[in-house]
Amino acid sequence: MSQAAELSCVCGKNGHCVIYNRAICSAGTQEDLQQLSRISHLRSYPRGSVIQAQGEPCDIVGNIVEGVVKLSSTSVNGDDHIVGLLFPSDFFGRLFAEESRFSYEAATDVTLCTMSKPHFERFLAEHPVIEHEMLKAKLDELDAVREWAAITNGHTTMQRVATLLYVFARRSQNQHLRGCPPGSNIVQIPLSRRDIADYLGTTPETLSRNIQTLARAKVIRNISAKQFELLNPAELIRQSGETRADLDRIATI
Amino acid sequence: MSQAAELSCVCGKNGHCVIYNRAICSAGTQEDLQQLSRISHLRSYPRGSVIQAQGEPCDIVGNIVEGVVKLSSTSVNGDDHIVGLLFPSDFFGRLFAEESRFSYEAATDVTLCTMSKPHFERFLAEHPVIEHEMLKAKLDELDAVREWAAITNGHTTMQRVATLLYVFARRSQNQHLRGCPPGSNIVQIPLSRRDIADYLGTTPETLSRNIQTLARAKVIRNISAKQFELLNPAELIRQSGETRADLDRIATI
DNA sequence: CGATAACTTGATGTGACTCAACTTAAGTGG
DNA sequence: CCACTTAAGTTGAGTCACATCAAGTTATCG
Repeated sequence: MSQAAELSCVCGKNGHCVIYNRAICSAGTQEDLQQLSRISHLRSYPRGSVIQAQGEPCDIVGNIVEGVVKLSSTSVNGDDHIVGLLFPSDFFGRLFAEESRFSYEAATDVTLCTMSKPHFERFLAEHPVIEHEMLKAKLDELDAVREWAAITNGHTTMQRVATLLYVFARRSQNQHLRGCPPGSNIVQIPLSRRDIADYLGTTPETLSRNIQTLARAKVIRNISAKQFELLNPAELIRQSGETRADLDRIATI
Repeated sequence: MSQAAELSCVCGKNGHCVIYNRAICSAGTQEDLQQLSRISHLRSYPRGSVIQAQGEPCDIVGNIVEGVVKLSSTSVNGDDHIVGLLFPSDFFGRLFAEESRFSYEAATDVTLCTMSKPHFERFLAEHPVIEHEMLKAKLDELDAVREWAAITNGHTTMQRVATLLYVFARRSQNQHLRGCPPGSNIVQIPLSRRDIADYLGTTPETLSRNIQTLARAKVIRNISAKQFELLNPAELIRQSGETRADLDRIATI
């Protein structure tokens, strides 16, 4: 929060905004977007910083431009669980509520397109078409969260690890992430072991064991701690316990 | 589906509709509601019937009037996980999508206020105020699903069982469910052990053991398989691993 | 290059799943 | 209305995946 650099946002149909074609903004007219760009600002947060603390009044909302934001819930006993990960073009923040039930934290260095919540709420009230897009996006998100809940609940740790690896691989193939030539089977997982473990509902130790087991079985290859090569995608799918179709659907949500 | 009886819906500000003050309809004007009542029908489904199958085209949406509907995902290996429970006044159905990712099944005998999905979608497009209420409701639902995901993931089975019992008790206290004098600590859980287990992400056997352990410790008393008395709510809260405030918040979502 | 954090590997205990038998409740038809 | 059948729930014994605690190894950063 303290370290946040502030620039004026470059959104708009002129194509400057890097996430324009994927974010909800895309439903608006040229004029709507100009209005949006007046109330939005680009902000950078270093890895580990808290964008919005759990239970605190929430004043800002917006879209992720670059990096990964984790949405987590910390319980009384201190251990926290990651209930969602937000990627570029995803919307963050809790609209129409006094405070956020979850904390938003920068899992990597992130750049956000931020807006004041009251401003954006007023904008939505005046632009039902965009509010409609927001509703559709939230319905998709609801499906995705439930789907992920079903996965983390009924499956073994190895199945969850395999699912995560495959889904991240598919996503980076689709989105041509930096440093990943399309077609290659290189996966970037820009999260710490602890974050991945919290997301999968396990511990760093168990996670590490599973990753190493996959590596020993030549299913994946550890390039670095956060970078893997998929040597045997078919086996990874088998290990996930899901059908290929299901995995691909999850990857596109 | 086959057994569904059909009546005309009694919604409207005349107060006939039993869930009127809690369902999204309440945001509409008298005229809006008359329009809604023209496109809606009361329908009854016997326990166990499938209202909407997973992956099938979804044509109907609406509100639960009476009973409990389970929202579940069945995986390839056959075991299914309940990702949500819907109670009276809750909205069911998947708007703005060709097919539903989950199945809607009657966990008890249910009565639904149903509408054709295309009709209701058209209605929403013409009534931004109601669509706005729908968005707010879905944002709350999203928080609730994530909250529940955090609970089922980081906690022991006993903690989940205690949480469920306490939350259901609070809900029935709030809603004056049939047969529950307000102030009494009687809980109705209108679900089979299997359904509860699927919802909590465990097995009927483990669930049963935990219930019996709580009964032996005089924390609860088994009146029947689906009816309990809370003898020691404070201990139940302790067993849940949550704070009282958190539990109460969950109960009101 | 030293200090600190992140990750991996090992040993051990246990919560919960599985398989199986038993008990109770709920239907069903004579 | 009661024997009969079938489903639902409970209890028991055995096993295993995973968490925990602890030590070692590899990154990361000032």
